[in-house]
Amino acid sequence: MLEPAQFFKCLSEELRLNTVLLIFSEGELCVCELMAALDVTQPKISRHLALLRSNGLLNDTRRGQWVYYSIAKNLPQWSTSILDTLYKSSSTPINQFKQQLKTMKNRPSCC
Amino acid sequence: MLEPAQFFKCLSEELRLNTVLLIFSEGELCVCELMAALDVTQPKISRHLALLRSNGLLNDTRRGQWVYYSIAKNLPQWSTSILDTLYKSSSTPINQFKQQLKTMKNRPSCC
DNA sequence: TAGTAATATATGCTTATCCATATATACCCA
DNA sequence: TGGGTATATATGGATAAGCATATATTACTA
Repeated sequence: MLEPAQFFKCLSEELRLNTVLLIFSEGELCVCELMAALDVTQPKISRHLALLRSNGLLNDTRRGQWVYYSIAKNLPQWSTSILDTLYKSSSTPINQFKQQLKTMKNRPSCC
Repeated sequence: MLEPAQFFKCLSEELRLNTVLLIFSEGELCVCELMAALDVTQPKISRHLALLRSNGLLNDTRRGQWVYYSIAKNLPQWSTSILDTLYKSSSTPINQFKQQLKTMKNRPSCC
């Protein structure tokens, strides 16, 4: 079970916060999309994704070459409510990252 | 201005989370009340209160011998909304601490 | 009234632990 | 094999805890 303090620790790092909000907004993203949208190296985002996964915030699915991450289904209500509040508050540069994602070349527009 | 990631970092430590929620619920508490309610040593709570104050989550006021802490007035709306969500969710042992506070001897029931 | 003790709170300092990053390497699948 | 992703290791920096001590205010007492 996800504890509030643990949840906050996951979101206390800017890259992780932006990652979670971006996935919250887009539904599902693979590692290379996150790299492009957030402009970070692969090992760096991978580490943070692993942490978010092991803490139960994210799910991962492999489809062929790509691993897709999405918000975990069984998150407690208070936590999704917090993500929603934050997303709607426009207090993060989330839209900038969504823009950046749109300009990505060779996006694996699979499925 | 309080950034979301910074706010989450403040709440990522259990004692700090409980401290903020307890003050959020009670309105105003002095250091010795927090020590009694949360069962921690004085330097420990003092350190965390200093951090919460310096990050703009809490205000402090001295009244005689006692220093009272309260939620900062000018917090952004999203942050108080998050505290409210969490408080109402019963996902923290906050009521236990409120009980403990009630049993405190020689509570400085000033004013 | 001065001086001292007691209470409430904050802060240096030290140590140990945790965490993020970078680099290199390994794994997996088309 | 090559592209996409994960992980091992080392390192530097942040952070928390404990202890001792400093500061501030009130209470006591002679």
